[in-house]
Amino acid sequence: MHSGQKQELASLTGRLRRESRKITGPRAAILEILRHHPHPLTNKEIFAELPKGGGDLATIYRAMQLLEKLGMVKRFDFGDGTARFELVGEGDDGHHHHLICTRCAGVVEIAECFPEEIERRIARTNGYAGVTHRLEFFGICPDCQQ
Amino acid sequence: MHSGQKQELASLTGRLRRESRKITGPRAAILEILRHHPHPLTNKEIFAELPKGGGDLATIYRAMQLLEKLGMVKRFDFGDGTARFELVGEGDDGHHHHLICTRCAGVVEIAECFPEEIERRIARTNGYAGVTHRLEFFGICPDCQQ
DNA sequence: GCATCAATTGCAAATCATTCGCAACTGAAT
DNA sequence: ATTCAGTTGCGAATGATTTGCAATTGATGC
Ligand SMILES: [Mn+2]
Ligand SMILES: [Mn+2]
Ligand SMILES: [Zn+2]
Ligand SMILES: [Zn+2]
Repeated sequence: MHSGQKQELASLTGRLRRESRKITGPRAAILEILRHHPHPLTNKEIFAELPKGGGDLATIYRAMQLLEKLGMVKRFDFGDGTARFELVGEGDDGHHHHLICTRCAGVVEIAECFPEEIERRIARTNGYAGVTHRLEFFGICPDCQQ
Repeated sequence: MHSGQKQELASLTGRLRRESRKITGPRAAILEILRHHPHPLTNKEIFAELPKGGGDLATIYRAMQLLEKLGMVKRFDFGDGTARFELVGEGDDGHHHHLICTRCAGVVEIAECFPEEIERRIARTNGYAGVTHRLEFFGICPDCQQ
């Protein structure tokens, strides 16, 4: 999550229960992993963190699809052809951005967002409704600058 | 291109020649197609516009890779897992953004950019060098709003 | 606890975009 | 016309993601 404090596992499983979804071993393990990671994770990374025999990669793909549909995780696209997911706080929509090192792939959470008034102007000028944006920053992190 | 006026084919082929690259049938056809399209095209779309027998899909992939390396096209990512390419004017770096309709996939070229001073602050705050951004807007176009 | 059943999983096969190997081909320069 | 590095076509790999399906398992109610 972006906001800082980790979510209670109970709050997470509660959200699943409310949708008459089962709290299965793989799902609990996935949520536990996400809860402990501050930056977006790929499905493969989640898979690697899973205890051996803790689940199949396809199960993770299906779990992330479900969690995204329920608004419990947010999908991010760093432009490398691999989806990444981050836990979203209850009530939050998870919208935020990242600064990614193009050398080491290090990630920094960014609080800034695209200015609302400019986005509103873009929407109005073109007659578009429900406008949002996808935005990520790229650069070289301090360590990689030598 | 974003700036408006179409590029001369001669200017494009000249850039290839300077790099001791051949002006082949497929490449000329691809450049011609890109020259006549104001918005980013997928390789498959370019392929479809090619005269029958005018080239192989793999050739287009290779051509776009080359053109991108030479800075003649800019790659865009609309988040649907398919790369899109747009011709870049000489001397231009092609950096700009789009507003995409999530219903009909219609595209509008956007002149606005993420405010420089905020980006500089983000870079400085985190000690990152050479920071840029990838930004696209999404919404529902006038037609798709019913 | 135990039966019941829809939801879920594991595994393999299928999809899709993109890349690659390689022999045949062709611009461009001589 | 000759020559050869750069290109192409085609099919086979790759890598991420999805899907079919039979076997498994939470959650609910006895
Ligand atoms: Mn984040
Ligand atoms: Mn454009
Ligand atoms: Zn934002
Ligand atoms: Zn910009």
